[in-house]
Amino acid sequence: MVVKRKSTSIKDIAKACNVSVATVSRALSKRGYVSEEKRVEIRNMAKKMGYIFNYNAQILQRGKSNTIGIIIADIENHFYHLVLKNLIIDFEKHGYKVLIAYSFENSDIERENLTSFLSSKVDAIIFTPISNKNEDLIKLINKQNVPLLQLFRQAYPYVDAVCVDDGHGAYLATKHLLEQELKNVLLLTVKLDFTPSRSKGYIQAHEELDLPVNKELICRYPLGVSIKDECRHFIKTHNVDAIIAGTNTFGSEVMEVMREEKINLPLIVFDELNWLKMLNVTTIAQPIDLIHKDVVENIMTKLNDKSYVTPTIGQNIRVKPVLIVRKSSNKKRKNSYSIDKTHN
Amino acid sequence: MVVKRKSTSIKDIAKACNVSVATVSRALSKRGYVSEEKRVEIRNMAKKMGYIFNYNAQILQRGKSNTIGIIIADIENHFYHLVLKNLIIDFEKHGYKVLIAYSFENSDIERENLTSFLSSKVDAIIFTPISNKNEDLIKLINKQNVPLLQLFRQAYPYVDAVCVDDGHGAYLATKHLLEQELKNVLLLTVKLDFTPSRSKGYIQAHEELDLPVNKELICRYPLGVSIKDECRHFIKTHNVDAIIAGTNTFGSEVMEVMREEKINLPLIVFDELNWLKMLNVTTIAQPIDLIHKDVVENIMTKLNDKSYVTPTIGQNIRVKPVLIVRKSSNKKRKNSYSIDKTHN
DNA sequence: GTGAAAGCGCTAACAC
DNA sequence: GTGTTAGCGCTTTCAC
Repeated sequence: MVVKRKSTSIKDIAKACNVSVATVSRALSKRGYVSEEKRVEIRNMAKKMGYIFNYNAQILQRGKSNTIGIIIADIENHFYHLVLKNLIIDFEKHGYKVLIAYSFENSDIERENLTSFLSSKVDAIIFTPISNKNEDLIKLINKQNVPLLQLFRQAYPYVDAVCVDDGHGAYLATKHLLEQELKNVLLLTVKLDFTPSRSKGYIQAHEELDLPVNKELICRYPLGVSIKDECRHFIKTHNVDAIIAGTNTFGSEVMEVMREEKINLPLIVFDELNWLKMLNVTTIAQPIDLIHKDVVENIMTKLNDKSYVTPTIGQNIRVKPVLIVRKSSNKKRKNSYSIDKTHN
Repeated sequence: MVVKRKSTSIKDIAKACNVSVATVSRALSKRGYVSEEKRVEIRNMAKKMGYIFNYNAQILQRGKSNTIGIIIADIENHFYHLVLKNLIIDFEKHGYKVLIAYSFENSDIERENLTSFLSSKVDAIIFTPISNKNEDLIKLINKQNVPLLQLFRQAYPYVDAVCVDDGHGAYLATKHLLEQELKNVLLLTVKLDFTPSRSKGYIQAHEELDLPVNKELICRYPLGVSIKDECRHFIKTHNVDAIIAGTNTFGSEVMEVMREEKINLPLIVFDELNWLKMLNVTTIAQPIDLIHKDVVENIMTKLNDKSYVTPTIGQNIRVKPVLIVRKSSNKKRKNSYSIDKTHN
């Protein structure tokens, strides 16, 4: 198992400098008084001996790690990493490290991640819940008063959440299509009991325009599996005028289906991503540069509250998305997701 | 700072069950013998008391963490996360956790990440080097016999590396364009002293076809900054027939430039990503489902070698990319990166 | 200013 | 099978 040379500790440095471990500790950290002379001597010796600070010992002693644990639900979702980037940068500024885990949209893995975070003594946890199956753990986290925040989804109503208002996004998208006289708008949304909001906005738009809602056109699919075949079948058997894809993954699959079947329906996709922009697709843009601010503020407030105790009801902070209209949602155009003809 | 209830330890459980801490430790881990009866009693008590295992104590005691540290150079590069996903899954199978850090293509942050990994007592480190500025740390890591591997780039020649053979990719791309009688092929490549390979393949293809190389057409740009304006200017002032974008970021920027300037040049982009496929762009595909195998094998071999000592020369494992020909590299077609005309 | 010493929670000899 | 005990490397009172 790899011959690992025992690494040098403050004890070794203490011996080499003829001082106590306490002095070395003080010299190396910023805490406590050490004469400038010794501080320099000790620091040089540490460098010379190839000293590596041992976090585990510090965390064990202090009982906290100065770390925020973040669970990303889908490693393939670029959008999550865009937000993650901002979170890392911001928490860094506040003196916190970020520990990242991936749940792969799987509750069991989420459970392991949460347990692992607790075992690592993280100071706070941010996660995108897959289900509400880990309630026992969530309650344990709350009991320990570890600040907890749900991101993008609120599976546990008594835990704070920062969510994009997808209902509003669906409303904007549906309205935009209905106003073009497109009657049969297919909504592809995610099968998550605790986020029915997309369909709400869909319905709201219909109601506002006094149009009947055909509930058959609201399709819920699970995350993490291909919907191409089901989608293909649905379009063929139903009289669909336009499509709203509730996630960019769905969007990408719909586009593939359309290309393969040589059909062209107006399309709006959730999430403003680079490739969608490039394809001239109308999107519902999540405000990437706002989300992290709410998250960081929520967590830092809890962390700085000397007497923080987990509240019994969670607040839901909603960030409003924006509809970015491009050509893909235009009724009159015929779209093709390829590049073999010029448009000049 | 958040009132955190002191969490229960094995000591508390020992007291509650009237046994010693050693017995609790044995009951909770798989190591050592405990009577079935006590094992069950202790486990139930642990659950009842909301016991959370403390990693830091274990790592401190054992001196190793069963963790592989991985540094991702660019959080926005989707390709890295595709590989990361495979790595996480594979290492998990081997019983190792993965600790992730991002260097944001910055050597100083890389240095912090490496130090942090060492402080966390990771068992091995995989990273995509930004520069060779952290040589002192790399040497320290080697001295500690912590298995180390460079991924995608080899900045330190004496450290093992798994790289995609970009030279070969550039060769394939250049050849493909030259064979279509496109003479002035612009190569946009990265400004990294330790990876001159793309230009080598570019030159090789010219030589094989007995064509002169115009070195002006090999442009090196730094990572992490927009090249749009420079690229725009270059195309306007030079007589460019076709473009090879050395990274997908460059590719995306080139496409934007072409769209904005309404010009259409044959294009080949490095990295096989979903949106490039959707845009019908010819790509140099990195073999995503092969890379991680070499990485995991390299690391696991070192980890399992009971008497592993860092070698003094590094081997460079090269994974060959493949050219996936689509419409964007076709001389005759006029391309447009939008969707406002059908192609049926 | 500096040192001695206790202890964070766990593991792993070593006894019995 | 089970208990005792000595640390792992660090921080932090509390003396001096």
